[in-house]
Amino acid sequence: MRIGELSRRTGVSERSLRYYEQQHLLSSERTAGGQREYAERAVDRVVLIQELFAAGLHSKTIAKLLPCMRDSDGGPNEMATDSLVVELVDERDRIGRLIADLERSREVLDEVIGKAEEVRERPLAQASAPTGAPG
Amino acid sequence: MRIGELSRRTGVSERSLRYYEQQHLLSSERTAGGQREYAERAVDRVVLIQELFAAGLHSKTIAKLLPCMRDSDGGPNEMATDSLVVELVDERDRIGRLIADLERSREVLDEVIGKAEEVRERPLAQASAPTGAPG
DNA sequence: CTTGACGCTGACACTGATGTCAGGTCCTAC
DNA sequence: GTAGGACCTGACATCAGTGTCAGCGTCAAG
Repeated sequence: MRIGELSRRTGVSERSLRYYEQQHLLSSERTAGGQREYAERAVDRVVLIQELFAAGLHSKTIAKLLPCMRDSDGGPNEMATDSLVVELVDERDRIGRLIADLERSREVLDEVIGKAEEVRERPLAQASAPTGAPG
Repeated sequence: MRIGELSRRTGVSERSLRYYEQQHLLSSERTAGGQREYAERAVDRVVLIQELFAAGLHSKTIAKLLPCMRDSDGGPNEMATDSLVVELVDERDRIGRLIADLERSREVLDEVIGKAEEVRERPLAQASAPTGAPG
């Protein structure tokens, strides 16, 4: 498929897909005229790349990580070097802390949302006048 | 306390603390000479701000959110407006999806890390020659 | 009063993925 | 062969929090 279709199927802009290629995260064949031609598996790969970006990994880290995954691009499935493993362990730990942060933040949001929706249910009364705890 | 101590106790740079004040996320008294003087509760607030930043909220959203929290700064505990609630619900959902992403990314990292550490345990053999599945 | 650590403002730089535009090429349908 | 949509490269802009520096003021200890 060409870049437009890959963009449509993944929801990732063409701009970003070209950027991924420039960063060696994604590869493509070229037609005689120089246009990119992607294999089917590019769809899964782009989704994976997006997830890793969302997790806060940088393109350089992703570029080192991808060849070490099974099924990465049909390529020879490299083994992670010692220093890469150290880096990935750091990232994993960071992600773990980040998840904990996110869960706390979600609770904060839930509290504020819940308190507001509670008021929607009884729109008459003590909303803005905290004259003692309700109930 | 003054800004240096707050920075030390929260691990947040003085630069960032001043920025938070500029964005109305954090308030301080001033000494006669113009230096910032923080109350004890500023520590908790800074930690909370950091968590919300880590969750991807922007300072403007945080600025609207904070006054709606209990114990926000001892202030009058405002109620979230409708449009704010809509925004916060969006954020909460985004955070939920982000957590799912992060968990998948963590699994990816675990797979690569695990595969490499497996090899560390038996450093002699088939590491780079995938001549059939082990075991 | 002096000294040295600490704080102040304002300005500029950076990061890194992405948006956007210009000017040109390719490809398919007619 | 031509119209028009899809694609190409390269360049510059953006966002938002943070780093960093300059030049100056504050404050507590001696």
